[in-house]
Amino acid sequence: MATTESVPRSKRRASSTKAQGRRTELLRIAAELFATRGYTTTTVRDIGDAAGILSGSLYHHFDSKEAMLDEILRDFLGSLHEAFAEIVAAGDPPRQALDGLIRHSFATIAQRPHAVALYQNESALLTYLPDFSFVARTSGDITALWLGVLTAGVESGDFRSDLEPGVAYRFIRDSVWGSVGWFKPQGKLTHEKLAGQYLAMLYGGLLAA
Amino acid sequence: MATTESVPRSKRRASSTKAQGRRTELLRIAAELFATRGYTTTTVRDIGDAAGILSGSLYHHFDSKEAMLDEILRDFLGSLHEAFAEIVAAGDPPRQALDGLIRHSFATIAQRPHAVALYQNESALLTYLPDFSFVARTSGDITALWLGVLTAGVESGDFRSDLEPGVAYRFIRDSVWGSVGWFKPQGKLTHEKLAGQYLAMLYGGLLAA
Amino acid sequence: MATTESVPRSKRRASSTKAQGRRTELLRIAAELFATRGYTTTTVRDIGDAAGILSGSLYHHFDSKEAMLDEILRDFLGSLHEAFAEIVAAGDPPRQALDGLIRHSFATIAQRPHAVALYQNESALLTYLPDFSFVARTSGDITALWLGVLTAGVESGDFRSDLEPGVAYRFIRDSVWGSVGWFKPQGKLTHEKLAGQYLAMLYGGLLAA
Amino acid sequence: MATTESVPRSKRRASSTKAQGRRTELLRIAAELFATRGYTTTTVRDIGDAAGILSGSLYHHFDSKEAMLDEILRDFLGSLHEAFAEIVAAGDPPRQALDGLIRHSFATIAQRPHAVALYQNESALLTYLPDFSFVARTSGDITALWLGVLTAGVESGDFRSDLEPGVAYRFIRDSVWGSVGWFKPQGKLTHEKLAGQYLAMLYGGLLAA
DNA sequence: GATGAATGAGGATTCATTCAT
DNA sequence: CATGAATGAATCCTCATTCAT
Repeated sequence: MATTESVPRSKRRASSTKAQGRRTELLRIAAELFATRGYTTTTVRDIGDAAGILSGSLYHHFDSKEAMLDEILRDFLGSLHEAFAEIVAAGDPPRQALDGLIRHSFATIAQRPHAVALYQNESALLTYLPDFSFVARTSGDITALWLGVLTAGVESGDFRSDLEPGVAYRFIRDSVWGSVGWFKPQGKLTHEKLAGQYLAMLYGGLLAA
Repeated sequence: MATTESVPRSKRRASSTKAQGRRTELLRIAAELFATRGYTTTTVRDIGDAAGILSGSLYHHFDSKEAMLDEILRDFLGSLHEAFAEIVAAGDPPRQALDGLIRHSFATIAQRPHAVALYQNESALLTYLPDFSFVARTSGDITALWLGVLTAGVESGDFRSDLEPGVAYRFIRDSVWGSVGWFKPQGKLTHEKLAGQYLAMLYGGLLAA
Repeated sequence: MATTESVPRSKRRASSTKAQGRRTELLRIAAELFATRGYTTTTVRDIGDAAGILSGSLYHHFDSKEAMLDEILRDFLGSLHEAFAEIVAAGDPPRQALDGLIRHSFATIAQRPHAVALYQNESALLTYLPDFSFVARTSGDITALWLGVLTAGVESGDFRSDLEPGVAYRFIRDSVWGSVGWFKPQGKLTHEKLAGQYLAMLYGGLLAA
Repeated sequence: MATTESVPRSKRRASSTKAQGRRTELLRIAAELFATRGYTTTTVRDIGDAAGILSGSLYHHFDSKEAMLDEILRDFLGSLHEAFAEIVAAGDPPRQALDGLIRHSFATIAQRPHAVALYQNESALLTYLPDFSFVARTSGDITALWLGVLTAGVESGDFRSDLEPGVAYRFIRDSVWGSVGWFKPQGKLTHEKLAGQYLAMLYGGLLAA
């Protein structure tokens, strides 16, 4: 079940902060394009154009277009899993833990919207690419963390006992992460406020008391 | 706001029911492939292979690959909008109307999963294709129907007054339609039961009473 | 030691003499270019230009440039091995059998110079391509046939007893097949006459009696 | 007919023996790669990798990849021609002279196998590169030397009178130089012994007395 | 002398689409 | 209706080469 296997960083140069900055910048550009236009639809030329270099020059930094996607997703899922694991490891009571997971999800949506959207939109593609099995694996690890909290909450009596944790997890997950498709952090609705509204709906339901 | 403008159905022969059946069959195959592998990733040859004909022969039935996507989405969104409009037009009280909208959504997911998944996955692409502006338009029409019900429910005192209808709508929509990504109707969990569970969570929330 | 394993003829249509003719013609053109300019140096566009079609259209007939090389070599080596095997199977005395092998070699050089040259020139490349292991295999089979004749000739007393068959085989092979680099069948020196001269030198040596 | 025209050695610094040693080492590496993988297939990056530097750094030593090939071949063919000319200039009787030419050929194969293989394998390419006309020229000079010996030997009665010198030359050349493709000097078969075996076959023929 | 980022030309391949048969 | 050969544009990628540091 281990998720953090080591990356075959064939091209990654050891140090040079400048070079690392360039790589990061290129990945940022690629992630934005992948998220908005779709991975397949985005051409390496699009990425090169957006970065101000020729498409062929991208291959000085990355082995392939797919390698860029790999690195983006691996980084994103890795840090997401890590953060969730820390929240769960804190050992807070279930409801507080779920609070933390959800609030962190909204913070992630606000801070890394492109990676989130990319991860959501390209699931069909990712299933077909054998090199991306780590995505399904880390997703499974994350699911396990959430399920643990939900199950504990049902057992502790915090959450309704008629709740099927698997269905509840998907219910929460889809509603929360789905907001990446429409939530724009620039408005007066901050991600903290949005998290608050969602928690209210999730915990209390839609009906008037 | 009208959505049902007429399609330039250059190729659609009014005649021969057999031909119509062939078209429908081809669209069914295409929709499945589009939904499973993604529209861009699916080649016209994939469709031909799955249908047992050569890719070029598809052009006897459709003008282009895009025309197939157009027809699939137009048909799907059209009937979805129509069904929602009928439910709302019945004039039931807000909660009962919302019940109907949600139950019909789950029924649609069960009956036409490929079209639903296609519609959800290709939103990034659809935004970039000018010929698919009808998608955004019909989506808007549907949103308006749901918002009407939600607003009426808040005003009638059925739904919590601290609910921002726009946020609530997206919350419901994303959680409900997101289930297309994991719900498999063949199991013992029927779509009616699933709808029941979701309605319970949506209305009553996750917390124990 | 079997050499005639079946080809994965994924693209090869069953029949249609016309289509087969087109394929053969394209392979003939490709073989000539590969032999004269080298496989790597020859571009698929060169082949397309020589055939009067666009380079992309070649992929209607063949999976890849490499698949063309594969088919050319497989066909060439297959029929060469077959012919050699028949000659040996006739059961003639060693010297007569060697005569037959050498004469057939010169006939092959005259009739299929491009395939012969290709086979000789691209040995370095072929060693590095794992898909072309059949080349080494069939070459080994052919070597075994020749060695059998040479060994039998030494044992029968026809050939010099101080002959190391392995060295003698390579001596004959390199001298005979090397002629593909300079022999032009159009002159008055026919391949039959050339074979005669080579047999005289091989059997009798260069020195005056 | 002169072959030893001076090279435009734009980059060759007269100075520093160390630098010369580095150049020689790089050319040795390049020759090995060119011979093993083929000139076109070998990338400038391959050479850099094998030398432990970046590909771009090679351009401090050589003007281009082609310049490396040029220098390797020019050096090889120049010294080969020179050695052959000395042997012929000694004025020994024809058979002794031919002995010397052949023995020196095997010594060259043993000592500089990569240059020999390179020269043999890339003949197709070399014909197409105008900058490499010196190769054909020096080859012609060498051919002339050998033909002189063979003709003299026929006239002196040492060699068979029914021998066509042009055909005999190619026969000897192809058999002798062809051995570079399989002869490995590390075994117990030294190049001197191999030369002995070949001379026996060439002079006496394959048949038992 | 070497690095590393970039160029620019070209190469194999894919794929939606057309059309004569 | 379907075939199969072909188009033409676009795509990912490679590689010799340059140059500022």
